[in-house]
Amino acid sequence: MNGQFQIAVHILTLLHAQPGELLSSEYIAGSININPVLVRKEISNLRKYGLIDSKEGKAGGYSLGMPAKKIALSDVYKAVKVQPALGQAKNKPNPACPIGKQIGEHLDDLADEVDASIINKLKTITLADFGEKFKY
Amino acid sequence: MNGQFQIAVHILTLLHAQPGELLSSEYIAGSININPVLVRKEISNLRKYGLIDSKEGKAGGYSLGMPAKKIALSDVYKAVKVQPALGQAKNKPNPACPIGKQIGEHLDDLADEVDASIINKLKTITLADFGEKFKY
DNA sequence: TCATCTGTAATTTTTAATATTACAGTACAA
DNA sequence: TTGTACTGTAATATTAAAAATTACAGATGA
Repeated sequence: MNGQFQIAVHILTLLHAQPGELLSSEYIAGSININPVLVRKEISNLRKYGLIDSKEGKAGGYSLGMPAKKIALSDVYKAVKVQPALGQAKNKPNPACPIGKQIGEHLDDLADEVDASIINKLKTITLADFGEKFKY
Repeated sequence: MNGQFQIAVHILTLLHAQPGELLSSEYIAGSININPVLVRKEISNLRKYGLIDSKEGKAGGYSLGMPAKKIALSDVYKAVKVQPALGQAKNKPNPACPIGKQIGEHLDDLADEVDASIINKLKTITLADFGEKFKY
């Protein structure tokens, strides 16, 4: 699997911790310890959902797109999500087998139910809540 | 991510659908459409949890290790789980950054909470329930 | 008009997942 | 007691996905 969700939360947490400032992709990448291009790519996605604002040019950078209290972690999950949490097998079950023929559909339903319960859980936690866990 | 959970459920569903019979890894692999060695490997894991019985030798094969009503999908999830559902980033956040230093712990806590809610959800569904969705 | 940033495409490298090969060990049955 | 058909498992190769890197155009402020 991949660490997109963690990276997204890390970015948002940094922006939340330094309100008013514009942080650069290089600074953010330094804290996460990944490549700056990956940061810009992930932000480019989060921006579509209004979670982050960006400013181009010299002295440009990133800031939160809305108050941290308004950002539920479920919003981040939905913005980032490419695959169901249960994973996704890449095989194509044998359609000549009565089980194989039907199981794809049932597994998908199950994956949807599980994702819904994750979203319900994450709905109860805002970025502000998450940020409060940090001590300085 | 990977398809271990789906594969495990597929195997168990097949065994459940043909009670009394011993199914071979090759037959199972044919339905899932993956390599038989992968089936044997996955079963070798599920067997540790008592979910599957195996018999070696000629006319050997696999069967359920306990009644389908006793197998909750959360048991399968726990048996298969190697990574938290939210994924796992491979970066090591910068310990020189106050956020980077603490975020690993907080993200892990979050991942644990999410996994707990998945397990709660899957606890309510048995293999027997899942098997009932199929029509013949 | 230079320096410093974002935005994004293209490519390479690394890592994880899956498939394959190989073979020892077990059990049944002729 | 020997051949056949399985499981169990290790070792290796292949494929696919994730992440890093390179490169550069466009924006903006000094």
